[in-house]
Amino acid sequence: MRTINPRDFNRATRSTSRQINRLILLNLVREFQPISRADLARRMAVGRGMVTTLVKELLAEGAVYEGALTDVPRGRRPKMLHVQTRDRLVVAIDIRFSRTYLLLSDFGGNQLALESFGTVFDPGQLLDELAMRVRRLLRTHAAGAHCEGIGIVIPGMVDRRSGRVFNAPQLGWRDVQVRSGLVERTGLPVHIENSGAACALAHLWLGPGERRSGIRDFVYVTVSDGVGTGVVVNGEVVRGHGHTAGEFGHIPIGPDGPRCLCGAQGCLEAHTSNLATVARYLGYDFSPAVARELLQQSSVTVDDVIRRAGGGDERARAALLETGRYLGFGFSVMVNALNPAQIIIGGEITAAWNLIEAPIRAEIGRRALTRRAAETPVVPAPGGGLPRLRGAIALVAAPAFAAPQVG
Amino acid sequence: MRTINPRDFNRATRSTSRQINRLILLNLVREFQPISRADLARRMAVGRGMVTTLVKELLAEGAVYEGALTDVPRGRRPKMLHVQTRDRLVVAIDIRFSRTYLLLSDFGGNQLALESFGTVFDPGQLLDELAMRVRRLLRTHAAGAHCEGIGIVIPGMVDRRSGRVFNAPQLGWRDVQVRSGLVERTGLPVHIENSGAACALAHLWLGPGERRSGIRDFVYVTVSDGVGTGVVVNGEVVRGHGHTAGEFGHIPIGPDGPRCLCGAQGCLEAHTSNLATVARYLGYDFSPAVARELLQQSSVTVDDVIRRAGGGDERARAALLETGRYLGFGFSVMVNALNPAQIIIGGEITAAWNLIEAPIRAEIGRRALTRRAAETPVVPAPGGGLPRLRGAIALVAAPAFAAPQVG
DNA sequence: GGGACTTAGTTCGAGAGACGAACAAGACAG
DNA sequence: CTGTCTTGTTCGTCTCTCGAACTAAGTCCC
Repeated sequence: MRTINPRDFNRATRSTSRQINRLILLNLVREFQPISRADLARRMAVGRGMVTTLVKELLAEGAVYEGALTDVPRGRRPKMLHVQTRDRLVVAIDIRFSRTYLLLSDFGGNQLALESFGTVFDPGQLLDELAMRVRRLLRTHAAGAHCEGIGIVIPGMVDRRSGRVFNAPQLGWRDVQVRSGLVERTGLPVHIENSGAACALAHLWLGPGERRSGIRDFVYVTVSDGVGTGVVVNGEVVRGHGHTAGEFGHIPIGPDGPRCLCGAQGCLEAHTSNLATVARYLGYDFSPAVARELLQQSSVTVDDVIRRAGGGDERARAALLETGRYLGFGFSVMVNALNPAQIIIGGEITAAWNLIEAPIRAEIGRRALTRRAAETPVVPAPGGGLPRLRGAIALVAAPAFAAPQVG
Repeated sequence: MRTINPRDFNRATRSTSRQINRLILLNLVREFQPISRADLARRMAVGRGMVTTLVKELLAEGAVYEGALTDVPRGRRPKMLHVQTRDRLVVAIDIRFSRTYLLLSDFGGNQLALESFGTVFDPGQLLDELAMRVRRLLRTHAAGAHCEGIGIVIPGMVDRRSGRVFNAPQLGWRDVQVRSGLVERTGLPVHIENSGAACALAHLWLGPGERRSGIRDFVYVTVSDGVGTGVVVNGEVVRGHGHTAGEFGHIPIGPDGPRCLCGAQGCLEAHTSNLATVARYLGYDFSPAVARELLQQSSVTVDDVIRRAGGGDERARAALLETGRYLGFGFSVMVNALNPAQIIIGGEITAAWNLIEAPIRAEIGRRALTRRAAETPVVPAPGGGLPRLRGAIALVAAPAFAAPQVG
């Protein structure tokens, strides 16, 4: 049940009904492809005539294509429909502290080409480099196919509407216009988003239909050098009033505790990030100074800690168990606050899933209000890797399938 | 940007466009009443002809009515339109541990009659009593006006769709079908909701337009014997996957801390409820046993503590300041997790606003990630009182104005 | 006071699109 | 070849948007 904002609404025009039905039809094709016109008519509960005209439009636009005829027990053989993914390309860009990744992909998420380079921190220079690489990617790999846009994910606060980066501490950016800069350089539509939100977006929009359908509330947690989270509520990504929602990484775990890189004390991130785990293993108290030291001269990584724990190193095991306990503590806040259908956890730490699962579950169980909430599934991020880049793809692909906003 | 669920969608039919535009028009009248047809046409950017036909329909249904002519500097004088609220009644019911309240109100939230009785814990008996009182209220006060339905708010987990109460520990209810029971007894449409969510709903749907418009993300916190919260994200109330979302009262404030009535340790509620404040003032460590004792033989209430703090009692001041500090701590979690446009706080504690505001602000400021987030407004609940009953009214009134779901 | 001008509200015709019925195109059994 | 069944297209009808013409009711100016 949503309000109609009387100062900013979308009125229905002559073509609104058609737009709605066209999008529903497109989504049905996407979900049930290959599918015949007659089947679509049955699923939509409309006459086959309407399906004919709608499909004709979608065919003309290249949104769907006709496949082979299928064998049926009786009657005329139907011509099956599919959504067009191969000829519609997306350039996904993931800007991180150490490196920047570019992925050329089609609408279905199939990877065509992946490359990376050391991140340049000057925005203008970085955009120049990106534009050059985008052009090169399209020249060499996109044989005639159309590029629908560029999706960029950034570790920081982003205004999706205006295309500006408010604040990205890792990159040292403040109030940087990314979108218009890249639009000017490439002439392509550009979408930007925070990397945590983008991971959630990818989970919501890409991947198999069974996973997508039905789940309207979840939290996607990425544990790496920091702890990023993307929150989906009522089937929509939560961005918040000032574009800083979903920062569960910086909820306090207690009034005291280690000082976090963000300046506050006792943040979840300061207890559970890869750096925090490594610091714990090495016997240091976590602090911004320790974190910076670990980042620069990283003799030991989390991967090392996980390997050693597997090899029987008791101190490594203890450090990981402690990380699991704190993660569970943070997850219990999510469970009580949002009651998500599931919590998805990604990052290197999932390699130690057999170790951390138990303390996570125990902590949630201890603090959840109902039995059902206590059993909230916590699942390692489904495979395929590159969740951030998948999020960048979703940024471009999702609007083509999203429900129109009316009212 | 929301997904279309290919297994459960709303197709556009011939009448969909009209339904959408009718609702927009109704909302415009609600927001800007009194308003003329010509003004409506300008605001909707349609011809006056369409407004004429839509208004004719709404007049016939009794959703709006024509008022007086207005003076204008030039031209024909317009006939002003208003939404019909006086002839459309709602019975709002608030079931609480100690007493149950019934309010007869119109669609505009104007109170016509208020009564209460000691809560009966047997669901069947309570429904009988309620049905009797609803009938009596309508007989004596509703002179011919139509009752649009009954709204019930309950301190517990509720499934709004099925009308069931999953679990209401205060009432000792588990899996109680409230809606169908009351529908059978009264023949009226019945809506039920958790009381925290209902308070948020009232804030979202009732009250002056300036407050409503634009604010799509907020948290409504009620501090009484417990701490209840209603969360609104993207303009919709958050219910969660298992109907237990919005329980910020039971997020942990630290790994240790006082045991809460819910069974967990260190919940926000165990630090900041009225009972916790009183216990702190009296020098007790909070525990379920202490809470029950305070509930039964309450020699001192929060109101007393606030009065004494006002009178110069240093221990009372200290207890309230501490409560404020913990509240701020809890609010900082909301700010980082959801980045709401504002946090609304209700309950007796707001009488000590001059005391608790500073520690609340300080704690949020210390932990928020951005300056804007640090300045998230925390406002005492706007007057009018009876937020729960207003929520019950909103349960019935809101659907009449809600945007239709398409896609 | 009467015409010119303005604004509000209604009526009407054209065009877009949902919707249902009829029809053409395959496929198969007898 | 004929009857039956299913898919896909075409076409007329009905609903609804949308703009233009028209009526109603004011003010302003000469």
